[in-house]
Amino acid sequence: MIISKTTSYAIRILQAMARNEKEATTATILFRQLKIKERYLKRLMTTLAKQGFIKGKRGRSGGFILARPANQIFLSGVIEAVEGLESFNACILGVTDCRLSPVCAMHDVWGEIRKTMLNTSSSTTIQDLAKSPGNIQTEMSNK
Amino acid sequence: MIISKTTSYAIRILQAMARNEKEATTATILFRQLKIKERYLKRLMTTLAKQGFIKGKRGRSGGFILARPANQIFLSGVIEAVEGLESFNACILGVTDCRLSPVCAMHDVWGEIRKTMLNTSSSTTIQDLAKSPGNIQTEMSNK
DNA sequence: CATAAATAATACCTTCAGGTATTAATATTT
DNA sequence: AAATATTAATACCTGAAGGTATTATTTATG
Ligand code: FES
Ligand code: FES
Repeated sequence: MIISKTTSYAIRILQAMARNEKEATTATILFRQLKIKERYLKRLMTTLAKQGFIKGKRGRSGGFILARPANQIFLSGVIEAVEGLESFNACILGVTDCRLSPVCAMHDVWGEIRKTMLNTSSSTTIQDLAKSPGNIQTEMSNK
Repeated sequence: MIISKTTSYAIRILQAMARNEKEATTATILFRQLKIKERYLKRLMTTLAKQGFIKGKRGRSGGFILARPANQIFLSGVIEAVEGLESFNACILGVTDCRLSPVCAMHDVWGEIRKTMLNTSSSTTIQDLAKSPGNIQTEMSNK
């Protein structure tokens, strides 16, 4: 995958929460919707809370709610918080920052791809995803 | 990284070999040129031999030579042999084959990116890379 | 207050890509 | 034939991402 499995989970979680913004939800409810391993999902929720994307409230009738409006959460922000943006700067042949040393035949086309990914992820918000139809419940592989 | 470190190594090895096609080379010489951990490089050479990209000859004055002309080795082939092409079919949100279920706001732009990567890698040969200037000797990170 | 239902924190386990070590097989040179 | 230089095969080690288990903390409600 281009982004890590965990980042993908994070985005899917936020997307689901954005679908009924304002309404708090629980990890268990999200688990039922998203089919992400429950324990791992819970741990990831904590991470997202620490990173300031959501707010957790403990205790009976507790749950999670978006900390910011969904249209202010950009994909690039989520990716950066969970795994960093390094992938987007790496050359397809492994040059750490190929802008400084364009040494492969993929460089031009690759530069375009990279630019597109960066532009898209920093202009697409969680709300955009939430508005798009369909629910992602598929099991995923790591490839 | 988009492709795995190992795949990237493989492409770099083949590129180096293509620069003096017809001339056999040894793992040690390639190690000096590419700065890939020697033992790992040797093991990878064996893999590439098994996959039919290069031919190894044992014994004193042995070495490796390309099994096919460099202009007949496509990047897509190398990627497929070393790590598979799954990444190119995966949705950015982890849907295994998003052509069947386009469920995210990235779908359109992501489809374009994927198409470009696939087209480019299956029309670019090792010879194309070999002709491009510069040598890749950078240490790489995995991100 | 006691209980239940939720998040929070922490430590541990598992898997796999990447990397290392060792030994075997093969071919050339002397 | 012995020594040497190479690839081939195999098994093992390591670190990080993904996943699991356990316990602590907080809050609402009977
Ligand atoms: S040097 Fe390879 S993509 Fe830039
Ligand atoms: S469904 Fe996400 S890119 Fe196709």
